[in-house]
Amino acid sequence: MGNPTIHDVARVAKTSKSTVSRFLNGYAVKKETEEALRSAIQSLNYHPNVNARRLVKNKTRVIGIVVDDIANNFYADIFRGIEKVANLHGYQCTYYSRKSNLQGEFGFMNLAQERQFDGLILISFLKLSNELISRLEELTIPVVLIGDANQNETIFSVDINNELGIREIVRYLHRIGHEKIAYISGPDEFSATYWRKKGYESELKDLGLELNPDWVISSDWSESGGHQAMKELLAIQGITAVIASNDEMAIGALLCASELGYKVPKDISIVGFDNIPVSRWVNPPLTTSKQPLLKMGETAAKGLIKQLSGEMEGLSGRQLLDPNLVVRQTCRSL
Amino acid sequence: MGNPTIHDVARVAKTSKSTVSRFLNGYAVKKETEEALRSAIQSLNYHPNVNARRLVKNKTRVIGIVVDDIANNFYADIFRGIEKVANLHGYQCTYYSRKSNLQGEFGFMNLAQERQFDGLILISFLKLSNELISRLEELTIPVVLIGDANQNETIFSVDINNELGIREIVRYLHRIGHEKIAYISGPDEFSATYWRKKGYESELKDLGLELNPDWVISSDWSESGGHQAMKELLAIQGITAVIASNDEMAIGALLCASELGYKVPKDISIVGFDNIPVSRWVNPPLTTSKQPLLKMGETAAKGLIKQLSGEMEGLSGRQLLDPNLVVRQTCRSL
DNA sequence: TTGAAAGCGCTAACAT
DNA sequence: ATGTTAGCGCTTTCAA
Repeated sequence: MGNPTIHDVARVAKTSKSTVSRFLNGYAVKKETEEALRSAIQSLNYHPNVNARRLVKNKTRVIGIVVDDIANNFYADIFRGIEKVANLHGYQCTYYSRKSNLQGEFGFMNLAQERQFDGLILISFLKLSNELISRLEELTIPVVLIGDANQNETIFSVDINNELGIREIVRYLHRIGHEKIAYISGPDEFSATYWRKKGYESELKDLGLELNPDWVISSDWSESGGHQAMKELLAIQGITAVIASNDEMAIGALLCASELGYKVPKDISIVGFDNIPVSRWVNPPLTTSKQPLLKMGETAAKGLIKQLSGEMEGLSGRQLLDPNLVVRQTCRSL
Repeated sequence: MGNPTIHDVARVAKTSKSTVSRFLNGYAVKKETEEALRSAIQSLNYHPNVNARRLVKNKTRVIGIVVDDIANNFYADIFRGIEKVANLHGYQCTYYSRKSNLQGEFGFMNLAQERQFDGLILISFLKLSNELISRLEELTIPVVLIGDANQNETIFSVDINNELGIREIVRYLHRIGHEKIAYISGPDEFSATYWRKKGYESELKDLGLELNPDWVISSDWSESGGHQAMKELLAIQGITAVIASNDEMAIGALLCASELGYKVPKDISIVGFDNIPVSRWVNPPLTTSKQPLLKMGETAAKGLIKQLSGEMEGLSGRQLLDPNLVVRQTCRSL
């Protein structure tokens, strides 16, 4: 009964707890003791108790990753980026889903205060509330944000340069001859919605193109929302291109256009945003903007680990990563 | 410096550590002490140190969830199901990705042996090796499997009834008049590949339909794989329906048929498997089979928690959950 | 209802 | 290079 401890190992190897501990932590021991230790560990099937170690070191070597909803596939590549960097530095990652947790939206703060991990990466594309931000600042462990930062500049944060991404799309459409460009926007509770729309409006203005309020429709990121929005847009005369602020809505728009007998891109051009896998499978393949998700994860993890290593105590500010236009077949030159 | 401890709380509330501990754990204390305790905790901003607690209780109240690749969206609803049940019973979930971990395929075993969690749910649709299974059996904490179980019956495991799912599809196609039914299979390293194909062959046989080896193509679960397979299938005369063993391949097949000038379902019927979100967006919407992923997660978590509570020490065996046919528009009655 | 004391498994001075 | 000792913050007898 009971798992073997460092004490058992010491007894079997005829040495002391401290020596076992040192050996386990990579300090040099005499060759003979090393051998005795190895065989003792093996024969006892000893594994260190991580909770005891964490208690005395007051460190966990764990990075907590908090997301709105673990079931949201969008994070996939961000996770990959974080894990890669974290593992490289000997950190473990553990994931918490805010939505599915009974403790509610702020439940994860307890985990941090209970010292379940050494540092925290909060991923949220929903606008962060002032309350959340200020509670985050009160935390004694380092925090890094991916997504919205609610204008905060003291916490290090990483996001897509949404404005630039949409601007690039508008410029592209303009370059191939489009002048009447409509826009399907996302829900207000996402910060990206604001910046993407700003990109659309600013670039239109910079290019001297018409900005018609009727050409902008608010929707909900969903395929069916995009479908509905497109129906309204197609009822308006003169529009030659539609930018949807994410791929799902763009696909809905594409489907809607086809159903209504429009040929894409002959009759109307469509551009999405995100470059989700499906965007390549629709017919015709969707022109969109690719987000550097892996790099977002890496950048965030690097920033956190720097703070964890005490290298840059005051690492802060906001870092925006540039998306890239992916030209496929839903736009035509006029 | 240093976080407040139970000792600080005791000092401020003018009582002893034991009383603080009891209060924290829900035991009754005198009304006055309770008030003193509350205000002490508040003013000190005290939070229990979870690592100390775990050390002494030798319990973590954490369920470890190990997946092949956290970036795989397919798990989403399984996660939801697990979290729901786990949270209900006061358990936290933490996720480990085998693929992205430097410690390799078996790295997660250490986490269990280091007592990072009380129980383990391993999700893998890849065939489990004998070595893995036997190492799992040696573990001293309860384990539950989702997906493959490599014929093991002593560990409790949950999976989709793949054979039944495909049988249902074959029966449906037969009922609406199809007799020459082709099949696009998945990669051999997945256990589902075996059972789904078995379902196809068995049902064909039971129905007295032709089973032509040329009508069965092995592919790789991907959209492009399905595309390629469909091309080969369309070169064969007489086939009126194609079952793809997952939705991505079915979508590839659908796209291929369209590109080659075939109308679906007029010229050929197609059925997928999984009911991924995209299956509703393709044109025409894909007929497929829906998997009870949420329930899989719930069932696995319930099984684990039973073992954790010592209710059914020897909970074991394999539980298969039935998929459901979702009829949409890619099949026609002959 | 409460306090004193022992101990969970480990690390880290300190001494040798 | 190794052993002794004193904790890390908490829970849990045992006595009072």
